Amino acid sequence: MSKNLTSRSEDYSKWYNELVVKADLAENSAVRGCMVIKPYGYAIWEKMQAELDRMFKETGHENAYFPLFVPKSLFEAEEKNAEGFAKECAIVTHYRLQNDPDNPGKLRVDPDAKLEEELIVRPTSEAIIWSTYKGWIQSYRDLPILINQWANVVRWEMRTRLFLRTAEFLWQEGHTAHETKAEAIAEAEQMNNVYAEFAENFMAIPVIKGVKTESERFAGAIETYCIEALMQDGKALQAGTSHFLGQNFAKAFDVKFTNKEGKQDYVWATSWGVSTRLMGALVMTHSDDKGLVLPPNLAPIQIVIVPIHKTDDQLDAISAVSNDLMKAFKAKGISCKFDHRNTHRPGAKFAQYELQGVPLRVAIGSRDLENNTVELARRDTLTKETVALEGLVDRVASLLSEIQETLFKKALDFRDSHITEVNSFEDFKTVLETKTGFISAHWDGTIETEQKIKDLTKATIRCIPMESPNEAGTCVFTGNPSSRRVLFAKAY
RNA sequence: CGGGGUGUAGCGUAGCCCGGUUAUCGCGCCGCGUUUGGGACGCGGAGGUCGCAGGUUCGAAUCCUGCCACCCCGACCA
Repeated sequence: MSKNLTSRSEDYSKWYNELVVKADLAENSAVRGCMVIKPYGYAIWEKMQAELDRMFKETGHENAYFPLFVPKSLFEAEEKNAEGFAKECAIVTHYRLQNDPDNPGKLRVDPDAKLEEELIVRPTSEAIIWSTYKGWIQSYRDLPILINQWANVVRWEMRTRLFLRTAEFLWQEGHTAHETKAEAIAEAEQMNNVYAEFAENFMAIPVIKGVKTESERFAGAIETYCIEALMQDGKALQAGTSHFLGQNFAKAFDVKFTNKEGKQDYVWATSWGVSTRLMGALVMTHSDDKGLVLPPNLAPIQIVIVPIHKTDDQLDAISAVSNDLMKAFKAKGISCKFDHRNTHRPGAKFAQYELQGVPLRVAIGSRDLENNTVELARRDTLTKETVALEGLVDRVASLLSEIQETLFKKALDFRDSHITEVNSFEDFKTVLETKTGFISAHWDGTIETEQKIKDLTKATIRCIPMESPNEAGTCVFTGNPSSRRVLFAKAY
């Protein structure tokens, strides 16, 4: 079990285990770097899916599904895209097994079942989707096409890392086709904004919107927009991307349409995606040494009620109060759980829900029954107080919003205090090593300089921020003129 | 794929250098009882191809060879 999701705790394996386990299916397992997402972890992913889906539909998109397998000839059609992913593809070459004559009880690949053409397990779906779009588009009246797909993809990475870079991961990928360049660019920017809004408002993760430099751009894209987040260990994480693909894929897959002037033109494309990597971002942004800290918007259980009792009669009395509370919570749309297991003591339950990041906890004992109170504990601040039963539901509702805001504010303060402007390469290196985080510096705009800085410091340009003002300066490395600052950081 | 490290019960581990009873300990698990306002306690119990395959030996968790997996650092990446 990996223990390196954040560097703030010595051993996260226990609460990792609440969400996910790394696949360890058999000896000689070829399933490397994959994960089994357990129900509690998956419930968080479902919350994320539901909110993203809502936002996609609100911006006019529809869901569809395309094949897992991409014939090699389609895959290689867009050269840059194919080249970019070629080194990390899983390939299906055969379609049948048979009994192994040399090894009774074992199976082998049937050598007669070789496919005419190899199938690539999708590392991304541009190829299969654009070959499909070709048949859907003839006229400007067929445009735009605004489609999203929820799917799994496979990228055979040399080195995997739980959540952040697994060999198979779940994601959504949007693929749109437009009549004009301006419309496609607007779409790519819009979706990057949707991601930023989702990350900040829903996940309470502050992000910086920007565009990638040429060397960090998606294979086959003209422009790659991104949202960049900062983890608690001072490393940056790309949390989502949106690409303006120009006419590259339309040309590669010969997707032409007749425009309003009656002339043939290639359509303009975008693609955009976020993945289960966001769950890694969630963990590395908000967690502490007691486990997960979930923003209320994402928590499968927003409040848990733990009874404290000696006798069955006491439990019955507490249950009566709790059941009323549960009804009232549900009526307000607050997800709750009454944990009346008698197999675990209260202390063990407290620890468990802290591990799971449940935002609020209510403890009710006989003392409370007498006084009409409960003990209310916050996960984010780890504080607790005794409060009146009356008005509890409203109080909980407002506390949940408060926690959502507090978590964002805390992460934002951390992020903002870890963006450092530097004007010399000496300072650049010092800040990178001692303070960590983002470094805002001038860059001369060349790939060579970016590469040299990376070689010397391991820091890369995370993005050219959308909102950074023009500012005359000189490149922190070469001294050549520069017109704006960019953000450097060590990244996952 | 290069450099380093590690594989012993569900998890974490001792033992390995220097081969020798029935493989150590903790957590967890099961049973009974007492408990229950922050991870309960007592007694009893179950659970092991010592990563895999060969080899050396009277005897291998321990020594040798090969392989596999995982972790860390590189290259690659959402």
